[in-house]
Amino acid sequence: MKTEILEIYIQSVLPMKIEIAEKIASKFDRFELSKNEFILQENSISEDTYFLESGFVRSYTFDNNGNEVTTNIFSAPCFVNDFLSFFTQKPVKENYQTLSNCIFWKTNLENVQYNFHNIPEFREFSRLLFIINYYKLHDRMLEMVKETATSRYTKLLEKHPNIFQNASLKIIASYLGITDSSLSRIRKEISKI
Amino acid sequence: MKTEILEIYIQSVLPMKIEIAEKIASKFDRFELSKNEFILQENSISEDTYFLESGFVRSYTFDNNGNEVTTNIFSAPCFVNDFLSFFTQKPVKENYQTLSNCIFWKTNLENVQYNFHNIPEFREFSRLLFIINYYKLHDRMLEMVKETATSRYTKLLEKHPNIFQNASLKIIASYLGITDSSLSRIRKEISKI
DNA sequence: AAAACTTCTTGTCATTTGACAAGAAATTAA
DNA sequence: TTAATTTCTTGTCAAATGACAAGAAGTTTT
Repeated sequence: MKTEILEIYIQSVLPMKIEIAEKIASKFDRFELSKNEFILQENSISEDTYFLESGFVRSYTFDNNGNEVTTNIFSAPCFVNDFLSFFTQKPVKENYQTLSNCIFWKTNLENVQYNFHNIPEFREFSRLLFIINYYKLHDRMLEMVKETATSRYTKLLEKHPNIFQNASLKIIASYLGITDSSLSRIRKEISKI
Repeated sequence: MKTEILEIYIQSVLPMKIEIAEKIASKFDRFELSKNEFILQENSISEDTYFLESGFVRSYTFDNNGNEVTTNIFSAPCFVNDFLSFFTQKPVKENYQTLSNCIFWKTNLENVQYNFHNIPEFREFSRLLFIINYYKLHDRMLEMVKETATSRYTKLLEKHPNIFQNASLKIIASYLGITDSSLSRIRKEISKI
């Protein structure tokens, strides 16, 4: 199975010699999951780091009333990681579940550590990947503070329309920080225009 | 001027040989700012990375109505960084302002790059620092989604009571994602109990 | 096809929060 | 000390959102 898409993704984060991207990608193993399966569950420890080649994944936890709260929605191609658990080997606090059939590539901490300390390009790549993820989260947090629920919804619709084919409105509502009935009303309002 | 506090902080993130922590710290230069000065302003480029030895700093931007929104409050000892700008040399999107007199230590990208590629402990340290910051942000975002404004307020009061001596309620309100009048009402409610 | 289940929408009402304005309290400047 | 400025509180009213329940629409199972 070819690691081509992974290599292209690596190059899109940090351009480097093809041979190096190939070397990094060569340590990854391919696997598939069908819809509604888990890659990581609460309280387990993340043994691997995952690249999502195709499909959709979400992470979720529970609020104080036991309702699911979707914390992130991943749309391929991207890395799906629980950084804290993977690098510190502490338990995962969320559940990572596929929203569709998915193709993944995984590699373990040993491989990552070897590359991190032996391939300068990989170090730079990892750092950039962190930064990208950090700023996605930062933007999302800012959106929660600055924007109305309506504007958060329309922005998601613009940026990731394909998510709506794979996640229920309940999941999307909890990702936006509102209830499903509020989202339903917002959609009704918008459709009037 | 002694880098002792910086060394202790580095060791608290990742324990390492004293000589290595000293070597890392030796590349930092001390400076002071008084209250209400800026370390980074919108649209500038972050030339340095900063360690806050004592004092309080906040970062802020503006919402669609031109109101200040406090995005983060930093309480020494900690690093104060705009990762995106510092590592990619793109413009800063927020303002970083002191809330009190502060003692900082700074070092530039060249030094960081040298250490990152030549001191394995520094690489591990940087990665952990990223992870810590990522999860602080993650927790804050989750709080915005899961908790009520009242509970966000009481949690901040418990965790960082000293922030209240250095930031106005307007600043704290915008950090909590509410208006200052709402915060005032929440405080009134709580004081009744 | 019928039954069971899930998802989505809608109604009602309560609660939270915001917008705006006025005044009190505290801080800073003259 | 007085004046000016900023910060904080409070009142009023409107808007956004949640909680809960019922029903419609769509899917899956039998």
